[in-house]
Amino acid sequence: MAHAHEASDRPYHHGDLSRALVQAGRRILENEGPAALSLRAVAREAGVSPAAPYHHFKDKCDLMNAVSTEGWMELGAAVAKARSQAPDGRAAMTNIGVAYVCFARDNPALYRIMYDSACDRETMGDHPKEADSGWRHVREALIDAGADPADERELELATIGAWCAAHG
Amino acid sequence: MAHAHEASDRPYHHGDLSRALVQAGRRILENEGPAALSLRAVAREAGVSPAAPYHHFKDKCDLMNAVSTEGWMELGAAVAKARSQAPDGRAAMTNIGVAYVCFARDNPALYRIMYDSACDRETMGDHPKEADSGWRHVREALIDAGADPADERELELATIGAWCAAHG
DNA sequence: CATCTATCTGAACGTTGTCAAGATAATCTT
DNA sequence: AAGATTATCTTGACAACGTTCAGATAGATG
Repeated sequence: MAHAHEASDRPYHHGDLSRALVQAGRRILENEGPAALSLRAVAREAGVSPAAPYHHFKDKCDLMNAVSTEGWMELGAAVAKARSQAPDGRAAMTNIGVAYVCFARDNPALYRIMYDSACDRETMGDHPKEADSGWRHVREALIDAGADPADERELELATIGAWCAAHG
Repeated sequence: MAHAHEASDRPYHHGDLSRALVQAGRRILENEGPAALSLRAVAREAGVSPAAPYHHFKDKCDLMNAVSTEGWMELGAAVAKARSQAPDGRAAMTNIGVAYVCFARDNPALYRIMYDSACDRETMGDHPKEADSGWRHVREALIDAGADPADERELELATIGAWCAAHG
């Protein structure tokens, strides 16, 4: 039977939770800030029991990483779009920097989570080889945008400029 | 009575707690990592009840800020020392960068706390005007080291270099 | 001395992350 | 088709956390 999982229906089996949980996480992040982002709050917001997420994520950290990853995807998309809207390489680079800082400005809570999970992933040795680290992800996007390895200086300048603007 | 610790005067009831708490915090930070740094753990390590810290610090956040501040002091001292050991301005700047990255490498847990409390202080509006933000603190040290405002590029390059090296 | 005030303890409340057992639904097997 | 299997969700519990509050204790002050 084509199970109609409307919002009004609350069947025992939620359509696909992992997605809903990440969305709930982002909703909480936007409305109540990073401090309110707890496993239980996410489950509450998604309308499931506090133990439900454990069938889709190993840890609280795992959930946060999922939220974080979505953030990096969107940042990557924004960066790619910014790059595509500039003619030459130089202009693309500054455009990318602007896109980066705009993203961090518009989604401060998300950005904080992104940064935190990247930090935790390297401070602890738990997920050793995931290795996207987000930062490098965007960095590669920058390089892909037309920055030579020789352009490292400008590249880092753009990145740090964005970071400084976002963090004070 | 049990813990006759270091040769220190005990001007008050059970000694000088606020100091002991910060030291305990750093001990935990070094031995068990940032995740283990809880208010209760600090109190436990200092040999007092879980409620004792509240007579010296308003919050958990307040305690963390104290630990963090000590970290910034030491970073500042390391930076100052590195500066004093270099002859001209250019050499001082690179020296400072090295000192910075060394500090972050040698005390990763402390550095994490330092960064976190700086972040929280600006993300939330709670302590709005403390405004040292740590980052700028060191930045001013860099500027004080001999960097003109015109040298901003090099300055930021050094800082971001240190940051990148510390964070991946 | 009595008193006051700062400091510490003990117990409690609400919340969090996490796990073990049982209920329920979708899927696979025959 | 029905029965067995697997994936999903709930209930209930546990320890640990941050925080508060009513008392205990000791140094300072009159």
